[in-house]
Amino acid sequence: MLTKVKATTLQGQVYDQIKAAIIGGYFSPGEQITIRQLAQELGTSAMPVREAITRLISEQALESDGSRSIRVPSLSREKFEDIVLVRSLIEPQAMALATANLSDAILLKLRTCNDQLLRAIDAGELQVMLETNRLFHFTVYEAAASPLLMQVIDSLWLRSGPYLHALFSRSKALQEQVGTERINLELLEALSARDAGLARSILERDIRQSAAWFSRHFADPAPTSAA
Amino acid sequence: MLTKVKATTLQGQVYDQIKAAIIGGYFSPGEQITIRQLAQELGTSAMPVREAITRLISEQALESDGSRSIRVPSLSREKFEDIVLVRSLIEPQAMALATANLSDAILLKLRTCNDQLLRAIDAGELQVMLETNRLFHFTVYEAAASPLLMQVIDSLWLRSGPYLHALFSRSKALQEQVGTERINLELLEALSARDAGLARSILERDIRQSAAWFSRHFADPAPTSAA
DNA sequence: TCATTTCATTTGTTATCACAGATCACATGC
DNA sequence: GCATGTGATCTGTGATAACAAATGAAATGA
Repeated sequence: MLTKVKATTLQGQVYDQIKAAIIGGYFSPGEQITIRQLAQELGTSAMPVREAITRLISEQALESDGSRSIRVPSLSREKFEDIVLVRSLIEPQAMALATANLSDAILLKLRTCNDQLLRAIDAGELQVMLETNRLFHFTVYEAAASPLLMQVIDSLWLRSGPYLHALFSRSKALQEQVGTERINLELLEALSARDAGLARSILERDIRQSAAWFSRHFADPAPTSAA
Repeated sequence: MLTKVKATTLQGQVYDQIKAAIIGGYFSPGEQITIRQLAQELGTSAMPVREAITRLISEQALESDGSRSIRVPSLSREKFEDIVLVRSLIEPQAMALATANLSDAILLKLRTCNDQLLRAIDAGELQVMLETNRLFHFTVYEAAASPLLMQVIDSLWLRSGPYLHALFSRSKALQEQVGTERINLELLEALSARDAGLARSILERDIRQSAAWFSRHFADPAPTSAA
């Protein structure tokens, strides 16, 4: 049997690249970007870059003050705490919703995922760690069987991406982080027992604790522009 | 003092128009739209229409199956119930969050708003009714003081817009609707008393009841394409 | 010396054209 | 008569050029 060909557009590739760059922290927060320059670096014309940027702006992954300038959003404690607030309102509910639909296959996947996470933490591999942690959470959320809820949560993670990356790469003390390992293990147990209420409260505590830890380490960066 | 000049781009105008048309139900669900045709109708070139459509697709107000076709999303009971589910998870929390910040000025505005709503219902003016009801809710949510939460809820209302419009214009019996008047009055009382828990549960009941009423009146429309 | 004006450059916006994949009707062959 | 191949046409995608607003630096005036 033949494998399907990937019929992807330039715009899509540009979009993915810029998005990954933003989340990965390859742009400085507040940095101004221009269509033509990006187009040149990517080896395309302005057109695909333009469309990709339009999408990213509508997802708040980039911002435009309307007057001829496009910037990577600057980091601020307020914005971060707003994201954390909304995450703490929504994600625990998604988790509670998911518990009813957890198959053994999914639980197995979660355990595998958590093992990988532990290894990544031990190895100090930031990128792998973030990705694996994301996979863990989204595997659960997917079981909530609500496409819309997934999209909402996805947009929340997109916006918090730059913060996580900035914070982690700033303070290198990854090992002494809030103890994601233990918390995810607790979550795993609650999920295995299909205890919706317990899973909900554990995650709520998780998000709040992480947020508090982050806030302590959050030396307000130079507010490049409007906070 | 002089009034501000509206320095808006073509793209922005096109975006607003198409968005309003979608919410207002001026397009048939599932209807295919083309860039060139829209551009001609709006009297511009294809360029601004392209960008506007890109934004609308990323907001899920339009959908593209990737293969050279752009459509107005078709209505389906599943998608509607998903929206209702997420709304019932998020909005009551926003309301509870807002109660702490309700000033007397805001409460007054809410009362005024509700009076308008009652008049619109009596007069059977669908458009005014929907807009006033939206204003009522968003006035409360604004008091939650979370820009991000506002955006999330805004996108939820954007997606449910076509459903509301389709349902209301289908069954003309506006008077016998779920009794928004009474429920908003109850909400108003709970909010006046700054009772977060009560407001939360009232709104939760409100959304669920409305959804149930809608679902009863929801004769599954011809699934124009993928549901 | 500092503020203001002026002007060249940058940069987003729009229009237009060329291209390629998709769609549909029509014709052709079994 | 039905299925398959063929071609015209439609439509999104990408490139390029012209335009206008904004920015910043140099020049000018007090």
